[in-house]
Amino acid sequence: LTRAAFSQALTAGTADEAVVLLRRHGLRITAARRLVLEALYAAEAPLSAEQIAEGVAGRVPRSDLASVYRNLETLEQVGLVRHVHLGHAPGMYALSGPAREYLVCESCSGVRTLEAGELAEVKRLIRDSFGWRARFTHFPIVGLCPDCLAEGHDHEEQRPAHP
Amino acid sequence: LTRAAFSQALTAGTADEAVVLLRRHGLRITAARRLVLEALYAAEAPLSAEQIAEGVAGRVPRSDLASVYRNLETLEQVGLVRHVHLGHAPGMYALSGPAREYLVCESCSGVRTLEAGELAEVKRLIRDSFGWRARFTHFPIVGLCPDCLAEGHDHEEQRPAHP
DNA sequence: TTAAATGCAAAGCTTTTGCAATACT
DNA sequence: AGTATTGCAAAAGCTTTGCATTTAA
Repeated sequence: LTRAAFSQALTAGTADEAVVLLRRHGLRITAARRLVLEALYAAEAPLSAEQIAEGVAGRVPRSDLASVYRNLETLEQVGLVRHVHLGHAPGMYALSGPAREYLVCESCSGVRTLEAGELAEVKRLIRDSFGWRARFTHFPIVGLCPDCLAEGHDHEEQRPAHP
Repeated sequence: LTRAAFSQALTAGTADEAVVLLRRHGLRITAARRLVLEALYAAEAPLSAEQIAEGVAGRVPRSDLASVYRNLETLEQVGLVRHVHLGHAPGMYALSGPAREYLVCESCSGVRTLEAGELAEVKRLIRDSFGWRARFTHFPIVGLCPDCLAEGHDHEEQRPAHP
């Protein structure tokens, strides 16, 4: 499991503001770095490293995948980027901003994004019941979405079975 | 995300009972299959495919990893086996039995296993709040365990930050 | 006998690493 | 100038697949 240090979440409204932040950390502003940032600023949803490398919608010049991964790691250490694992898909990266949490459907793979606070009650209940502080920013809540539930994509969880 | 069909959970007290079940499904009883079953029956906690292939504690003759994966898939289709993804670790396999759910600590990687029903309230709250039926059998709840919380392995989630 | 399952090797997919060349500061 | 960063290539880690051979039924 991830042992990476958790860094402070940072918000930079524009890629230019992000540049200031990077310099403050003694990091250089390179073309590859800019590409990653621009892809993330342009994105509406979290992107995979490969999507970033290819450039959003093929607009921007594509860049090296290894460098993208290295830059994502750097940006995450600085606190500008976060990634989430939505099921078996590759890791998805987004600007930190306000911490979002996720519900993922294991039948249709649909994702519901929740804003900070929407899971407060659920997390409080988990905290009170088990003493754990859950967070669903890095690994989501997995289950069945309302649509798939309605379509009867039911599973065994409800009725313990015997052979 | 997993699109595999969900199969009924089955319980077979012994490897011999499992054999009956397999035959009922028209499956053959082979040496490789037996090894997988015996490893799982002997295990106290979920095992990775590699651990199964190597034989628990090196006791049993080791077998081919590809066959182990194929057999695990087969056994899962029959409903005798389940697997769970505990963070970034390889998938972990166990006999179905009563559905267990998991809490995983992202600081110390510790796992707390919950018996069926212990998360009922949490799941009901999620159901009522969002309409989703969560289950934490295949993907766990990830967060910080009480120990790591006490040691102050805190992270940003609690204090929204500004640059 | 014959179809299912195995073992081995090879490939797939995501991510990481080594290293000489490049380019930011 | 000096070093952080890049690009490329190669490898690592987990899992799947192809195929000729074995084996359970």
